[in-house]
Amino acid sequence: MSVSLPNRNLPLLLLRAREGVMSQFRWILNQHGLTEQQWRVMRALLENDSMEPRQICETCQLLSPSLAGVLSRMEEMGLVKRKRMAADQRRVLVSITPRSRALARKMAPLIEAQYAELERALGGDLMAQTYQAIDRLLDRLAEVKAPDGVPGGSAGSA
Amino acid sequence: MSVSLPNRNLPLLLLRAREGVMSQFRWILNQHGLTEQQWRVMRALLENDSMEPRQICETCQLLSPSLAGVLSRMEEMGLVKRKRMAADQRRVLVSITPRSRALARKMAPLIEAQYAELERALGGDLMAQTYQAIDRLLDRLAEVKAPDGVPGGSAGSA
DNA sequence: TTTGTTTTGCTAACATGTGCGTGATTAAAT
DNA sequence: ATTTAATCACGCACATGTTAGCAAAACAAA
Repeated sequence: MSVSLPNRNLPLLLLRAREGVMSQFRWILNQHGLTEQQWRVMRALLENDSMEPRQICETCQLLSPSLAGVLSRMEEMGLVKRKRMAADQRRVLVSITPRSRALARKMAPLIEAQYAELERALGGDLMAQTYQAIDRLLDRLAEVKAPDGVPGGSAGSA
Repeated sequence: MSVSLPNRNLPLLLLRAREGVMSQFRWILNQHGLTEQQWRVMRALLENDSMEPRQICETCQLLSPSLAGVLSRMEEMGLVKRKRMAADQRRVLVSITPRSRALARKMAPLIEAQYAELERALGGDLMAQTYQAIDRLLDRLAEVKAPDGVPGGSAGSA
């Protein structure tokens, strides 16, 4: 009557890996009053000054309904601004605020120090091997979902 | 005024990897009326017939308050049973039901087939490399959190 | 222009994640 | 024996994940 499931639970293993790594950083975010998702959005907006919600969803691995709440709260905190685009009234442009930049400048050294600590604990080899494995994995999965030469690239619709 | 964050966002990369893999399996779970968390608990209980909540939390990467709700709903569905332990009235023993086993038997072939499909898409090399990187990562992180000679073991349980 | 379709961001409903705290129970200290 | 601390599962409040669905805006075809 036993059920045969010989394969290891890969999603669970990846979840554990992420949680293990994330737990090294979470205290920094909490200390500055940010959630993981808010930090993800902030970090994305630090690269591209302003983005559309759809872009943020793909980049930050958030679903549209989740992002709506995240952005509302971040707007209340003065971390982002939202304004409708003139050309297309449906679309919205989310932009980062000076307040976000100031907060990020305070956090950046802590984040970088924690990455250094992580690399010290794991070793450079394992660090590189991990990044490489993930990159290849994501590449392959993107190819599977977009078999042809679709210019969409690696758009992983969550 | 730009903020310097040269390191790549490792937790986010791991999250994308997990989502990419999980999306290959989610439809199977949903088709059988299960959530990801319920399936994780079920799969854990398929290995160990009965477990305590704390064990399940660690194994399935769930927080205690989340598990409380998950178990309540699973108990209503007749997928698990909960009973207080006689020796220690604080503790609870969660056990799997025949109904769960029957459901798992129906799902197992689909899950296994999907793993085969995944390996076909990624290739055996990348599959092995990924498992190895995750295993080493988890080992290292476990050592960091338990500096002593705690027999933490090496493998991620199924 | 009108009709029908697609796109976009959003809300609603429910399940889970997260931090904080509580009641019940047990173990340890005095 | 009484007090004190530690443990356990769970409740609460809020934020997010997930699915389904919606209204407005833009677009396409008739």
